[in-house]
Amino acid sequence: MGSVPVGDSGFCRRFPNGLGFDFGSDGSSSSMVLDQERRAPSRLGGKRVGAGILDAKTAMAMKSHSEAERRRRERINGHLAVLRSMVPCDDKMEKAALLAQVISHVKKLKRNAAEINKSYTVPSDTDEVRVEVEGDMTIAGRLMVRASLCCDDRPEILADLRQALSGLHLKTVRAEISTLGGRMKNVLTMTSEGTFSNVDKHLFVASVHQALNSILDRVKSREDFLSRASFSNKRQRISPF
Amino acid sequence: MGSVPVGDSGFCRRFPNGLGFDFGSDGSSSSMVLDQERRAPSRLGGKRVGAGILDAKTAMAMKSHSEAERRRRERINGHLAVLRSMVPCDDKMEKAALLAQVISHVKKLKRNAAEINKSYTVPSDTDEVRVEVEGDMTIAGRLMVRASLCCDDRPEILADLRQALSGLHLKTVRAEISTLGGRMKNVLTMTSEGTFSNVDKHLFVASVHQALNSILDRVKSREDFLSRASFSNKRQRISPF
DNA sequence: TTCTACACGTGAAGC
DNA sequence: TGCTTCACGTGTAGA
Repeated sequence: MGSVPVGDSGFCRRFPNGLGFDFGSDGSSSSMVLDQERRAPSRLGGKRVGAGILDAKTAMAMKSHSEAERRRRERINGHLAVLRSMVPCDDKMEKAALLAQVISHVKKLKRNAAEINKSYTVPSDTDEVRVEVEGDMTIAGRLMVRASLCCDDRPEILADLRQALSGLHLKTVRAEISTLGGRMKNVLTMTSEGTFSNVDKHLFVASVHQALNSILDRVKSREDFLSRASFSNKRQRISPF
Repeated sequence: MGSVPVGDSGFCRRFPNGLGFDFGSDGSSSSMVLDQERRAPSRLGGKRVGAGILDAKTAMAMKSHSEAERRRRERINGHLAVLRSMVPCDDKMEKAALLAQVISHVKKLKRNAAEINKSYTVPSDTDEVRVEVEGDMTIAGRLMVRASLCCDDRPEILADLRQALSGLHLKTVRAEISTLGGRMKNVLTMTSEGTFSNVDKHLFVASVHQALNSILDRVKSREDFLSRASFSNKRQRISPF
């Protein structure tokens, strides 16, 4: 991959004196270039002069042009080299494949970030129960479920959750509890102990949903009770911490 | 940005008949090309034939060559277009700047992922207490602290934590609890209620560290006690869920 | 005008 | 051998 500059291409085709750009000393050295130009006239504007002498100024312009282009290439390839070191890929991977790899890597990172953020949410002001199956497929015959409950912060909710979920044969792999300003959000990641068919899956999700909703209802009614009895401020913060 | 192909460059310099590649019908149409070739002989090997007729096979090879190169460019630019739509950038941003933007974007995503993973860790098999100040600076005069405790899973640890931290005037903004295979990991994000100088900060971190370590010690000694008394398996899972 | 960024066709090199 | 990749210098359009 890659080739070192070895002469013949580009300038050396057009300026075959092999010396680069020492125009101005001897105009005759570019007579062949002139002949070539006569056959296929350049449209670069004023590149030719009447007697067949290539304009020195134009030559310098072309030199700086090609050098600018070289710098541009180095800039782009430099960035590509950095990307090559940042994504998991072979050192000899070609440019297009490298870019494809970068694309898939960025997509993966974004997917992970979105996945994490789903459970990282700070409790909101609206009560909410959400239950979803983790991934589209059951992994190793087991069901992975993420359930979240957002409601007013009550210390007894942990026990309520435990009780509500106890009949569902779930193993809690991960629990996340956020409290803020008298609100709380619980996010539970759980696996089933048995295997599920697709039909069972939906029934199961529904039953988890119902279990969490019953807790939410209890929190609401208790809140109403407390509110009616004027026992405490609705927004009082009661956190386990 | 960009220019449409308009003739004069490349093939049309070498094959200025303006008709593309209908060689074979009339060899004389490429006599000028031959002259050009004589001045700067190609090294592509076998491109010339004795009488000055450009080999038709070579012409086809060059045609397929330039077309392959065009396809390659389209592939690369296609990937660049995808990246342009994935990172926050102007539509008219040049290639090098786009790649620079991609680099910084990937770095940002990786940094976020690493930051999240610090607290997302699944409980490990080694006991650990970690306390660190969130960010280098105190925000709005307050101290944000992240403390984590990884140890054997005991249901009473939540109460222990609450008690241990009660004297430190901390408000728990976020609590995360993971249990797996009889181990548990607590990650607490807390803010101080007062303001801190740099010196106080370190003292404060040390006291949080000490508080968590005392809990860890208690878990360990209780474990030893249970172990000595043969009450239960050391790895028995006792989870609040 | 000059300066840039782009697409192009090309020679070389690797397989 | 033919096919692919890369770097190169160049023509052209826009600022």
